[in-house]
Amino acid sequence: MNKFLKEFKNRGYFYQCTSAEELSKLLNKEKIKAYIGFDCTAESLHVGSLLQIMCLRLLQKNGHRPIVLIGGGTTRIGDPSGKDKTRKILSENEIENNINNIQKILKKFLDTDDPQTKPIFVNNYTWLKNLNYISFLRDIGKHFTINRMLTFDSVKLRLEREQSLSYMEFNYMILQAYDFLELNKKENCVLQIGGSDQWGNIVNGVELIKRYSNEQTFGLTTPLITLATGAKMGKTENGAIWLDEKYLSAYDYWQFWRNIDDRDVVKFLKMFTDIDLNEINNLKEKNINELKILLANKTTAMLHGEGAAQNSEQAAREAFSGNSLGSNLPSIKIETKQLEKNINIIDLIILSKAENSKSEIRRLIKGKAIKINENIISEEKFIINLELFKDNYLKLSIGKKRHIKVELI
RNA sequence: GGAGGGGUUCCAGAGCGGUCAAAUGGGGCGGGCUGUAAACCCGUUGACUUCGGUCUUCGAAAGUUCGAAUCUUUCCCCCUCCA
Repeated sequence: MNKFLKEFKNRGYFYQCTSAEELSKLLNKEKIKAYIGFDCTAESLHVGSLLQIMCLRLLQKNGHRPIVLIGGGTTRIGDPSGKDKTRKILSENEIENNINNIQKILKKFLDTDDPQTKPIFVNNYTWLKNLNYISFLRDIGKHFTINRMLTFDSVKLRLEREQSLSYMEFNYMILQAYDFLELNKKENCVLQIGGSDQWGNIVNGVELIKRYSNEQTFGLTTPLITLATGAKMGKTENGAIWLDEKYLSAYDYWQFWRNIDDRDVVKFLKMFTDIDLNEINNLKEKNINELKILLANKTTAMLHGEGAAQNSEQAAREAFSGNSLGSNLPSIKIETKQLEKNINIIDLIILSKAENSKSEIRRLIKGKAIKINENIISEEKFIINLELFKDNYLKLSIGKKRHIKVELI
């Protein structure tokens, strides 16, 4: 089997392929262009998209050229796959803004220098906006039968549950198929990769190209990743694990990986790092916590840079190993004159923005969760005074995992 | 269009005139154990509080009542069955 496909499988990216053998032959013969679509309903991507990003990197590593399609046009429609309800329609400005941000994030992960493999960014709005309805129906629409479209899960589910599916959304799959056709014509793109929920849409594209221009193209999907606990990857109670520092700091990103369930660690090392697979197999024997740190370092470095990864590791060591006050911990500043107003522990935590409910803070105090400089604070009205600051710093801990450096200025 | 059932706190789901900020389970948070893991055990889970209480919540609005998540009216939404 082709080297790219082999690694694709061994790393756990593989779910389905329209024709793995044929694709393997093609990949052995030539360097191809492959595309993945990203929707731009949000301003940032989260780890739920990370697997697709890793696929792009793997393409590059093997000398193939990825095309990143940003769904500026289709976002204006809304993909009904996996959705019960019609999505909120975004304004033009929001979409523009989202596209720019998403591109910025993707560029962090991809090699943008190598002329052979550097990603091609396209926005499907550039071609979708100019479609002429009549000619589109005649050229493209004739290749789709309603009979078949009704059998796709995305449509079927909505109909079965008697949830309304607008004609607009019903057209989504045709537009996505058309995207593939367009990229095939313009860029000679022959492969679309996507999550397993995109299978139907992808197959539609492959079939459309077959009928329209009698060319063979391929579809490849990745599995839906679930955590050992059964939860979907990427969402936590505190919100999504964003890839944009604006929404989630490098430290918190590092912590996310550091706290991965034991059972998922090796799997994620394969999926989300570039570490050689043989090496990972040798690593398996290593201490699980070392592996988690390795995972956190590699993933954080890939997104936020080597320095950020090391800082995060350092901050974590300091935060979790007792009383030393790490220079890399998340921090807040407080003015000396604020202290003169007899700020108590509750006020301090509110100021730190770590919690925004005083009742919740009271509960935490009752539960022995609040510490200053490693000493449990059990009194709600505990006043923050100057003596608590060592060299103008104080360490505030909320539970075992959240540590904040409070700096006096 | 006809007949029923329903909308409850993050989710599921009890409650059906006062003892209801609302059972129970899940999830979350905190504590214990440990390894910043899992499993398990314990506590907690609307907001504010001078810790006495106060305020806001049970689809929306109006009403009955000393008192409503619970009763009445209108409206909105969802589900099941029949056409």
